[in-house]
Amino acid sequence: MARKKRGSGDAKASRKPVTSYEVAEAAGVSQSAVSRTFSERGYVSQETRKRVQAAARRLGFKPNAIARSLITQRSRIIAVVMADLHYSFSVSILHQVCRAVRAAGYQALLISVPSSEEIDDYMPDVIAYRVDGIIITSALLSTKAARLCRDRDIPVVLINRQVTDSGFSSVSADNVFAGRLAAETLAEAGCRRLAFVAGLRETSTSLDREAGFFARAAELGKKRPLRRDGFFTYDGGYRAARDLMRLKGSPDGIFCASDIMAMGAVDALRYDLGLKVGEDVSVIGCIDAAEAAWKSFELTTIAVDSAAMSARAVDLLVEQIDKHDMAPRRESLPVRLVRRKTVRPPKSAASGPRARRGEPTIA
Amino acid sequence: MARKKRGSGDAKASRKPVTSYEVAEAAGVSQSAVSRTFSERGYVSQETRKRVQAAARRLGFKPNAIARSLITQRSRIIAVVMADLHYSFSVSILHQVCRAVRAAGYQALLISVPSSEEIDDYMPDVIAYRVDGIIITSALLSTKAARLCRDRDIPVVLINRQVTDSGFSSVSADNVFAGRLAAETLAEAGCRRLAFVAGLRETSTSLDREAGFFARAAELGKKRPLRRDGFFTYDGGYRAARDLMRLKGSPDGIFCASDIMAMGAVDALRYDLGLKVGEDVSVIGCIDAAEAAWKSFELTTIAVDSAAMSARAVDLLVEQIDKHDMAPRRESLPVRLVRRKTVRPPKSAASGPRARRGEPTIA
DNA sequence: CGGAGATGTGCATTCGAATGCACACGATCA
DNA sequence: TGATCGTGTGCATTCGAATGCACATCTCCG
Repeated sequence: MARKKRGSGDAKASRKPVTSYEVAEAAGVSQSAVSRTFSERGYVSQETRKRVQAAARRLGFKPNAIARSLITQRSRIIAVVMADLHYSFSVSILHQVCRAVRAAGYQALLISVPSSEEIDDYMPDVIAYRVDGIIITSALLSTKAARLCRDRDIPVVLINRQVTDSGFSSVSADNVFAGRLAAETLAEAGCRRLAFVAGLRETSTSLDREAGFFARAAELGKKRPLRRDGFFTYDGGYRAARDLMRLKGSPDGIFCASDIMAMGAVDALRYDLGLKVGEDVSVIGCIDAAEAAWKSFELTTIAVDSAAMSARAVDLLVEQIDKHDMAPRRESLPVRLVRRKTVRPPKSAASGPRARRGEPTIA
Repeated sequence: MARKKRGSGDAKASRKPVTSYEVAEAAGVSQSAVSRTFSERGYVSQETRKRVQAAARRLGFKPNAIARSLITQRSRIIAVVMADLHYSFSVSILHQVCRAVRAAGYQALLISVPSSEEIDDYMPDVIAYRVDGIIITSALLSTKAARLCRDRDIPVVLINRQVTDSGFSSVSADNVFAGRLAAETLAEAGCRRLAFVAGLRETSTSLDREAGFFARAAELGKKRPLRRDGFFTYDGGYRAARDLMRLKGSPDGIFCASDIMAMGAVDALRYDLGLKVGEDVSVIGCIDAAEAAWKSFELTTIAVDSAAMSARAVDLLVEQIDKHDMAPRRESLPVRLVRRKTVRPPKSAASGPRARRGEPTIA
């Protein structure tokens, strides 16, 4: 009836995980030696290490990360906070962040925040698990949550978002330049009247793209572009485009702050209004999501490198976790124009090499 | 120079998190009382509880989940394993799983597995953090990993995947019925020659849809449908459709095992082959992803309820975590046809109420 | 030869919350 | 009156790995 010392008899049926003490006993050393073997700190002789590793393998031992966290005061967990935007671009970011986090020796705790809500309600979880750092993508950091992080000294890096007041690091695309590039591209295509479809009002992503777009438009001598909100959704983009075209002095060049909205806009223009996108009206998106390349759209867009952004964000975060007193940095990554079919080629090249093959335009 | 007792002087600048002992001292009670107040077990008088809560609030105390895990032997963490498919449907599932996990009082540790890799390399992480359970979506569970989970007694629930040998629980759409429904819908639309575009060979999702489709096609007296692999990608679907149409005896009704492939197929048919989808050829997808409703596609599809699937999967998992000796269950959720524009309306209703308004067909 | 330094080992303590146990108090009932 | 039960509290221990310290060795060099 007496509970036999675990690990002796039935090798497989061990219910509870093996501990370092059991490995120590099996290897004929102290628990410290086992710990040193796995944590790779302190001195362990080759001989001992071998014995410990053999015993560990035999028993199926994996150090308990929870116990380790308790004593080291590092959970090696990074909270990844993401709004519940169901776009392929957001998954893309997510997977890449996740991979970078793992590569840096951490785990990703995913916090999904409804896009309508603020992050505040989710902070207790983050704090309870004593995460070593937080990556925030496509979600809002309230000032209250920001103060919490600062008080508790939890490093934060924002992806493609900035909080004006806070001294947090961020990694973004060069959104201002993206806007400038869009304005320039549309102007070169001969567009006379420009329009901007914004995402969500509070996001720096949308705001910066707008600022760049408006500034460059002005520099190029264009009238102040028209403007509609598109809420970063397909439907929002659809409606925005339809509304814009109903104005007197409707635009012939539309820059959307995201590809999804641009696709909505393209569909409104071609199916609702019967216009030829890339001829009657030019549309340019931003991000270069996977869908932008689909034959149905062949969307001209300003490409953002999600992999680079994710990797850089995790790098920055880990650096801040390591040296705690680092000054926050704001980095921005280059963007580039991807020419496809929704913007007329530049006038100068109208009969040049660019207009060669008679590929079908989107109708 | 002596380190002053923390928490007395500067309230805000506390670097290290507050512990239950500090709260106990501040409230003039023992650490046990603090623990009982927060774990909501054992006896605590109203009076004490109030005092503890007040002190906790004052000091900004949150119980350390890591320390708690160590003693309770429950991490309250669920690993969510997902292949890196960058589709809106996968985010959708992910967010919903995440929400359900949180609602059940757990946290989600996200494990992103490249779709080409097996889960094996990621098991050590899962084991190290002593997760209480695993949810696997759109990823493969190798037999080795399966054995690991069984040995360590870690409950697993698969979403939309099944591992034939393993005794693990799973929650899927009724994929066989989805296939049957697709066959029926195409037959009713008057299609003579059917074809199936599969996803990935190893996935039960694709296999079951295929089985149902072929079975029902046979019952309806159709010739054995043609078949191509589409790898669950847009490009795969595009190529599959193009290839299928080049065959002698090309199909006029195509069922794709996912919407993304169906969209690829639609684009190949209309742009590459110049066919009218919904007239010359009918296409039906599966899942009802957000993009399926876009004007550019208006894809007829078999809808799968991702929210229900996610919620059910988490329910099942939590149940298994609570009572450990539960028999594995395999559940399947109903699917339903969403008629849009890529399948001709049933012949019987050709001049009936369904063919009313002259809305544009996809060209 | 003797001391400095590098290397290797184990003991005992630590991290922070949970909990079994002993104990104290008050109410209830025989 | 005293036995019993329901509450409420604190002490001491526990979870599992990391680590400071004391204590070996062993090597090297003056």
